[in-house]
Amino acid sequence: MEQQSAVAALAALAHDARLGIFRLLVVAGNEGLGAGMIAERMEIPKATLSFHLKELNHAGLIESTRDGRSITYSMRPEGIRSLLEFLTRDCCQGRPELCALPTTDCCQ
Amino acid sequence: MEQQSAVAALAALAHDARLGIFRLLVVAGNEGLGAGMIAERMEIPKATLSFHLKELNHAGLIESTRDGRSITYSMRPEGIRSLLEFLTRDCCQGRPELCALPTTDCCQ
DNA sequence: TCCATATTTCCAGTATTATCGAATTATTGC
DNA sequence: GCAATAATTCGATAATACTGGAAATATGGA
Repeated sequence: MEQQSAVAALAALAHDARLGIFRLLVVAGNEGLGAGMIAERMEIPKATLSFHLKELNHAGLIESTRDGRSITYSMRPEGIRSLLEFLTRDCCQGRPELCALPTTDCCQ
Repeated sequence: MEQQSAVAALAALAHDARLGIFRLLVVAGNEGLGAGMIAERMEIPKATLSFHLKELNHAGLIESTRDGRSITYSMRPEGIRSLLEFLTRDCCQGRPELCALPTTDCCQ
């Protein structure tokens, strides 16, 4: 991942509502969630939600599929993974000890 | 790390100049770098640099120590580590497979 | 003390981002 | 085609962030 894409992804997550939406979609998993349901759970107006969803989408962190009348959003694993890779790689340059992240603990 | 702190850290890194500064400090390691040297390497005016350094500092990603006439900045390992932990933990909720980050590859 | 150096703070101008009601587009069922 | 439902785009306003020259602050040495 290039620095430019990393900045875009970081900016997309650097907002309370958007980070909340993203976390909601992580929990939702492959099923994803309809835009209406997200608006309801997050308690934000639909126009505002659309704005934030577009940001996350442009940054490659989520994706959407039309599902009849509604549109289902779900996280895009590759998006967050490449951001984490970028940050971790950066972190390692010259200071390998910083890479000792509890990724394994986290997954057991 | 709370969501609020995560948003602050993400926002701090979500800027081309600041991400560049942070990466510079990661490479610089424990020695750190003087503000003047950072300004020179990044080719940005000192007033602008101060602004960005303050942002990174407030987010807990870097720290400073006065060193005679100059001020030395260095990365704050705990800052980036706790951000990565937050993101990784989030990522694991319901989807453990996403945690398979190349942290070990990265460090060998 | 006075000067030179290093950096920050002030401040005003500019630019970008966020908010959300109203209008618009897309889809389904009758 | 028409009405109902779901979501997006438009557009105007508000809020926040960025930029950098000029002034202020801190330090060390003569």
